Amino acid sequence: MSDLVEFRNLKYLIAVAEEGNITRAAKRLYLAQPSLSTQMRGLEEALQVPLFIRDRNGVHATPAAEILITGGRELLKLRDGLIATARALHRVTFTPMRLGFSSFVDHALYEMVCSVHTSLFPECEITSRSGDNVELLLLLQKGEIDAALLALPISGSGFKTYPFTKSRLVVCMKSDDPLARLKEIAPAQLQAKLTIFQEPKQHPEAHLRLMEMLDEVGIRGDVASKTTTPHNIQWMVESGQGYALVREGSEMHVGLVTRPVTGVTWTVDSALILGKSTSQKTVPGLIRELRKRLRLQVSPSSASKPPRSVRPDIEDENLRLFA
Amino acid sequence: MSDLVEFRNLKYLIAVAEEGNITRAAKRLYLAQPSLSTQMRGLEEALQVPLFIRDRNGVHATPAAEILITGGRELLKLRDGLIATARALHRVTFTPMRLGFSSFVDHALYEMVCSVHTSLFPECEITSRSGDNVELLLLLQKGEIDAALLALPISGSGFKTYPFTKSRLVVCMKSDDPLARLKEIAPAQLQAKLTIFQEPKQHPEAHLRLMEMLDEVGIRGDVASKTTTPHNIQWMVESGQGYALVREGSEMHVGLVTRPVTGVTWTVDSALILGKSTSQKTVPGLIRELRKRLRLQVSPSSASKPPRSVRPDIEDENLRLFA
DNA sequence: CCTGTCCAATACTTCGTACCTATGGCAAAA
DNA sequence: TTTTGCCATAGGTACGAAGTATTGGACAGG
Repeated sequence: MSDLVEFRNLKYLIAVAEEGNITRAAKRLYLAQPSLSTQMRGLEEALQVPLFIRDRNGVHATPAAEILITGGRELLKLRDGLIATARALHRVTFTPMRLGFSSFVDHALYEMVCSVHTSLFPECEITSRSGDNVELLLLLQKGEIDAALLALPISGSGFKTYPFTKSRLVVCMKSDDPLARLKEIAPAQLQAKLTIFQEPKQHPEAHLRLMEMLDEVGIRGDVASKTTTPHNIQWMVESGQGYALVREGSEMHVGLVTRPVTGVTWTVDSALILGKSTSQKTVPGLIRELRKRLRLQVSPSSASKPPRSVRPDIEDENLRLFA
Repeated sequence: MSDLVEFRNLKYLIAVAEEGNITRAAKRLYLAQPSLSTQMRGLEEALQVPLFIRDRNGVHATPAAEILITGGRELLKLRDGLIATARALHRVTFTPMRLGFSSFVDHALYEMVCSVHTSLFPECEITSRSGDNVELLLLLQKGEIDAALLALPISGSGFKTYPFTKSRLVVCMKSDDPLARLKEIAPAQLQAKLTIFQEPKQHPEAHLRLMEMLDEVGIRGDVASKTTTPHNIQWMVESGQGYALVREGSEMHVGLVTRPVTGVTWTVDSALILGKSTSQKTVPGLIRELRKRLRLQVSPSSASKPPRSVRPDIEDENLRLFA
C-alpha cells in the first residue's frame, strides 16, 4: 500500500508545494510539466487523498498534503544522513575527479559540469586541467585524466563521447566596423578579412573541418593570425587585424560585436569524453545526471559527426542550468 | 545522488539481510531471485559500498549495511505513519469491499484474496456474498457487489476478468471402490458411473462446456444427481450414487479418494471479475498486488477461453501464498 | 470583443529499468 | 560422481515514468 509512495514522489510533492506552480516545479526538477502533473495526480490517486487545490494561477497544498510535505522533508533529510553515515563507515574515499577542458568549449559549460559534480559528490574534489584538444586526448589515453570537455570532432577512436551543446559560430568584429551596421553578414563580405584563428595545432581536425566549411561558401581561409585563447582572439580583433569566428553568446570585450553569417549554420559541438578505463567511480553518476538535465545521448566512440548542419536553436536555457 | 536509493531498495535490503539468503528473501518479496540479486548489486554499485559478504550458504550484511538496515527500518516505519496520518486527516473512509464468490472456486483462493486485501487496506471491511455464478453476475451487473470470484467461462461481456488459478479436475470415488486401486482412471471406465454434478443452473456455460468435454472422450454425461455445494457432492459419492468430478487438491471426506483421468487435462479456471463501474477505491490496489503475487494477466472482458487444454502444473505454491 | 498569456490536463509515444526465464558456476553434502 | 542449494550472468519483456504535442479554461490588455 504505502509502497506506492517513494522518495521520488515526496521530492516532487515538496517541489510543487514550494513553487505553488507545477510548471515552475517541473523546471526545477528538470522535468516536463505534464510528467509532473501526472505524477501528482497519480499520488492523489494512490493515497486517495486530494493534495492540491488547483486554481487559475497554480496549485495550493491541502492540509493533508502539508503533513506529507513536512514529514517528507524530514524523511528526505534522514535518508541523506543515513547514506552519508553508511558511506563514512566504509571509508568511501573518492579519488579526485580529474577533469580536463579545452579552450574550445564554453566556460559556462565547464562550470556547469563542475557544479553538478560537486552537488552530487560534495566530498569529491575536482582537479582541473586545461589544455588544447591534442594534449587532453593524450592525457585521456594515458589515463592521467578521467574525463575531458572537448570540441568535436576528435581523432582516435575508442573514446566514449557524450556530445552536448552545439554553439553557433558568429563573426566577431569591432563595433565601429562598417559591416557592424548590418544585422547579418553575407559570406562574400568576409572574403580576405577572416584571418584570425585559434592555433590549428591545438585541434587539427576541427581546423581542417572549419577550412572545408569556409571553402564550401567560397571563402579562402587565410590564417594570418593564430592565437591560443578566446581572449587573445578578441584582442586581436580589437587591434584591427581582421575578423574572427567566435561562439555565439560568448562574453565580448567592449567595442566588439558579433554578427551571424547568412545562409550557413556553422556550429562548434562540445562533448564530454571519457577516459578509456577510468577508475573514477563518480563518472557514471555524473553522466547520469548530465543526461537528465541536458537530454543528451551517447554516441559510442565513433568520431564522425561533422561540426555543423544541425539547427542550433540556442535555447539560452543551457546557460541557466547550473543553479 | 541519494536519489538512487528509494524505499523499495531499503525494503529489499532489509529482507535480504533478515533472511540471510537472497533466494528466500526473493520468495518473501514475491520476486524472482535474479531480480533481487541484481537489485542488491545495483545498490552496492550506487552507494559504492559493499553491503554483503557472499559465501556458499547465503549472504551476510556488512557493518555499513547494518546501518542502512536499522535506519531503513526506521524510515519505512515513518513513511507508513506519515501516510496514515495524512490519510486520517482527510477522513478517507472506505466503503466496504463487497466481494462475491461462487462455490465453484477454491475456498483457499477466496481466503487469499481477502487476506491480501486486508493487509493492503486494514481499515477497509470486506462484506462477502456467496452464491452461484448466475446470481453473482447479476449482482455485479447491478453494481451490488464490487468484484466476484467466479469460474470461467462467464456469459455476458463487458466484465473485466482477471483469470488466475487453473485447477485440474479429478474423479472422486469411495476408497473401497474397485477403481480406487488404480493410479489413473481411463475415460471409458467412467462410462455411466459419472453421474453426480453441481446443479447446472448454477453455471449453465460451465456445465455445457463440461458436457462437451465428456463427449469428446466418449462419455455421456448422465446427470443423475444434482447438488449445490462441493460438500454435498462428497456426501452423494459417499452414499454410493456414482462418481463425481472435483478440483484436484480439495479437501476430501475420509473414505473418499480422487484419481486423475488418463489422457485428458480438464481444468476449472477461476477468475476475479470486476463490476462494470465500481466506486470501490481499493480495487486497483488489490488487482495490482494480486497480479504481482500470482503473475496473472488481464483478459479484457472477452468471455471465450475454454476451460481446459492448459498444462495445470499445480505448483502448490498457490495455496501457500497467503501468509 | 477578440487575442495573447499563463496555467493545468489530456492524448499519445518513447525509453529506461525492474522484472521475468533460462542457464551457468561453485561449493558442500550425499 | 551426482545432487543440492546457493548466487551470478545473459537476454528478453513489459510496465511506468519520462517525453512531445495539443487542448481548455481563466483572466488581462488592446
